[in-house]
Amino acid sequence: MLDIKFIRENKELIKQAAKKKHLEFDVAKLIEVDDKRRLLLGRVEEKRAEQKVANNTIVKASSEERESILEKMRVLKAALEHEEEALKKVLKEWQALMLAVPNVPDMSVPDGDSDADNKEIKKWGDIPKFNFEPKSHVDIMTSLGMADFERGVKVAGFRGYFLKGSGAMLSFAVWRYALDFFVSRGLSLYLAPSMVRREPLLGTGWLPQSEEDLYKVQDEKYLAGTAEVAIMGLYQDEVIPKEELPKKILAFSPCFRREIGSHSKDVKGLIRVHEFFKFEQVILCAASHDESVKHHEELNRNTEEFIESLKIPYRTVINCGGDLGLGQVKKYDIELWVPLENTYREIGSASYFHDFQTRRLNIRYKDEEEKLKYVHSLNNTAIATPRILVSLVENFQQADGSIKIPEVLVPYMNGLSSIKK
RNA sequence: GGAAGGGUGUCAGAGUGGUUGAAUGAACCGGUUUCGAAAACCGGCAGGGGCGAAAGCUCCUCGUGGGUUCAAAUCCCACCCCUUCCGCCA
Repeated sequence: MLDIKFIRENKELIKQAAKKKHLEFDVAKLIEVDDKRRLLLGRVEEKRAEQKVANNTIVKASSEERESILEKMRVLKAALEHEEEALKKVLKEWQALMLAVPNVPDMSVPDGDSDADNKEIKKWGDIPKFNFEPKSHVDIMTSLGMADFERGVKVAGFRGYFLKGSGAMLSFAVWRYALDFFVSRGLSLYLAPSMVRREPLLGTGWLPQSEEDLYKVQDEKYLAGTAEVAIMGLYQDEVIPKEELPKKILAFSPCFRREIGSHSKDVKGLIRVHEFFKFEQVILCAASHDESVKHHEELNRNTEEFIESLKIPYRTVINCGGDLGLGQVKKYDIELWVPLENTYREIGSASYFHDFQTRRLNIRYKDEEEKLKYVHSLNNTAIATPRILVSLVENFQQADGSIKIPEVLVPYMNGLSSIKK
């Protein structure tokens, strides 16, 4: 959400933002509705003020005066109710439009339509050359008894999977290593709820836009697709003491995504599943663009260095306008090399939002001048499992069918340095 | 799932239909006093919106949403949340 005043003063900017993000948004319509809203608000307020004055005289009035005032008030009330009804209707339309206003992308965001237009800004590591026929992670993990996809589908349906034996173990090793790695960088550890109410989803911008990609449970609750949602909800409606900023959080949670728009994509294996686990980094910082940029780079670097420590080849791209969400100002994707697909696949996204999310969630702090301001929010994947296993397994496969475990993970695998039959 | 109680400002806590956006404490900020501090005393202290160049005027907000009424923190209904007890459960 953006400030309506800002929108009114920067109509052209918003128009350009929508265009760059390839979103439909009618700024003129919003202004028109806002004009109506202001007009009606004025009228309603006028009548309410009148009513208040009368209320105060009624108390002191004699009984015959009182009767005549009451009569007038009844008329006023009818008129007021009429105006209020109209205002309520306009307000509803206004709110829906306000939720659809796109945030303004940063200057450095390239133009483009989809992820195909994302711009590579960094490449790290050597792509492995195999002197044998490399196998897919599905084949490797199945043959090494690390996963069971057939029974996964039998039990959980489409995109279902079991991790088992050394596959499950590897997953725990990655989690435990990630925990140590990111906590040592000053993030506070949280284990966050996945089942959340509507509010934090609206606040983070997942709703109303992505309703169909969320699983809904009873009682108006949803299964979140990321711990970002719960962590952003942590401080909803709170004023954070400024000395506590920036807040840096590492949160673990199960994640659920319906992947409704990707039915035919990545149907095999661990790339795209409905149910996975993720460590997410979240930062809340003071309301300054420079602060946001600084922490955005930092968050991104954290994950890059984590991947580097695992020695998996990756590249970082800056997402183009068309690949940005409604609220995102700028986003980097880190993509890991997947040998069998002969390409890089996304493992995480680092985004910043300015006050887009915190305005919706009402998360504020008092600045140096004791003025209340909305904090800025950012997030980045720390590590998502089981997707990371795809690159881990395919890149480090050996001629004999075994997998070499990255050095940093060995201690977390009880000293096991390779997975064999 | 059943029963009871409760949700008021940063916090504690009054307030059961009429100048109550809200008594009183505490905290916090400023001042007086002091060599300095404590104590005491004096003053300030909710957020958001609209109009306005500003001063200011005005509206909304006592968990949320509806309703009754000329008038709601106060009455009615629904929902959310908290506490205690019972049941169930890991």
